[in-house]
Amino acid sequence: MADNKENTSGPSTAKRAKTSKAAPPSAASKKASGSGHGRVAGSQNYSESELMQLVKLARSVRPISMTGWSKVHQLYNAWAEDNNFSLRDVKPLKARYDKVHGDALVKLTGAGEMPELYRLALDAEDAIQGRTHMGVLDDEPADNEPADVKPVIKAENPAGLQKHISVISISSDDDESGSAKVKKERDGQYMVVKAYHSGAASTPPKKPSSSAKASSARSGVQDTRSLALSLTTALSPAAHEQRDAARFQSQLAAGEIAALREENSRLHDRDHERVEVISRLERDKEILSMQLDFVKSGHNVFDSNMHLSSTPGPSGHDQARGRRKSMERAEIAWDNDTDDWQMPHEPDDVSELLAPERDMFEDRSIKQEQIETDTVNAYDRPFANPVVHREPSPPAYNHHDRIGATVHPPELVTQHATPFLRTDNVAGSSKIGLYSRKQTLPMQDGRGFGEAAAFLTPSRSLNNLPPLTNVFKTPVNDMPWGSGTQAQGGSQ
DNA sequence: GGACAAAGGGAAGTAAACCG
DNA sequence: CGGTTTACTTCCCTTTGTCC
Repeated sequence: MADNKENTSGPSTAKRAKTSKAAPPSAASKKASGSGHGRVAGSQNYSESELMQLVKLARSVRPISMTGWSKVHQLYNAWAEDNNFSLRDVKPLKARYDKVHGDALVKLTGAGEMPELYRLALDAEDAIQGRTHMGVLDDEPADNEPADVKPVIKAENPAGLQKHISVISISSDDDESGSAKVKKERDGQYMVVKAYHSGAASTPPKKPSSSAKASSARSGVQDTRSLALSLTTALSPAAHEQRDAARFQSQLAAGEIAALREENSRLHDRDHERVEVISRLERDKEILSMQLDFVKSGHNVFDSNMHLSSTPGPSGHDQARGRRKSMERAEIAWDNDTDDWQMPHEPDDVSELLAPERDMFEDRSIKQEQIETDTVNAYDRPFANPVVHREPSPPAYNHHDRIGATVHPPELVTQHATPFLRTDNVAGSSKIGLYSRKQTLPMQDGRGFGEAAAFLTPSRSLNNLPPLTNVFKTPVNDMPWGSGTQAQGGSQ
């Protein structure tokens, strides 16, 4: 990408140095990229309306992580489909948004009019950052205020701070001549200090010499008169009325701003709730879809909340994280029938399809204890929904029975877990692993039991993948790609 | 034809969960 | 508690399509 080329000379220092060390396009990378990398044929450039929609969705969803971006992605594609635009992937969408925002920032510092798109992008970013969009509190003096302004007692009311102003005073501080300051006091209230020019008053009173006494006295009288006149003017009923009117206007404006702010917040909350609901429903749909896959592949699926109450589960924090992880996991299942990778498909009517399986299960005289034992053995910890029960019961099998880590009887694996291939996640990571079939079910612990028979090293393309059964039957040390354990970054 | 845009993917780093 | 593993993110590169 052109941006990336520009980035090469950009900041990001140590990390970039490290990555650039590994960055040179390896032969393997080049070989792999010869098949199918790059821009997809037929993909269109983003139109103005597509970008507008993207920015609006970003503003509405306020994505922070890839979870949020997947929501934006869903909503965007739904919109694109309705409006005959190209469907996009998460990563490109996020990248495009980042670019728009970056361009908006550049535009922000340049001259010329801010296009609507950029304005919205900045607004969206502000929303994401959780900032409010209220005007900046302007404490600076008015430009048209004359330098020799007479001492006027005036209640400054910047941005609706009226009720916080508790002290109004007159100052002759020369350093602050002509300027108004809003000082925050200890109790959190504000005091407005209005400075004014008055030559004699600006200097500290010195003891007057006898010769200068008369003129000084006259001057003092004049100053006093001037001040008195100003005070009289300021305190006159007309001025008072004018100030009241101004104050009323200010309060009115402040009230409107507060109401708008509240409305804005309320709309954001409502929007967020709706996105949550959509997310929940889609997750449910995915779970049901997976259940259906299992039913169709000859397994029994049942709701097992009742079986698993006795074993302690993961902490609430772990559970939450696990749920999040499993929700976000994208699955690609290996289909033995078609001998190809298969995306999860949507059920027609899940409850109806599952009913016979449930009935069949209920008819069997399987004791509760046996079920629980099998399940706990199989998954090593409880989880709520869904649970797969296999017959015959799967052998004890836990995370550390990984082929790539410890001993695992290959025959059992091939018998009880159908391997499938899955990319690491939807967030653009590149790791590809072989997983047991059980992994296709979302687990509450989030790690997914029975994962990762072996990782392919990144340089290996799928073409080098040995037959799956061989993979599972091959002792770890004889695997063509090594132990299968992922290096842990080398810096921890 | 060149510049740019879009998309896919590799490599590395990090946080957090899990287990013995 | 330390090691292991997974999920996630960012940076960077390459390929290929689109546009001027």
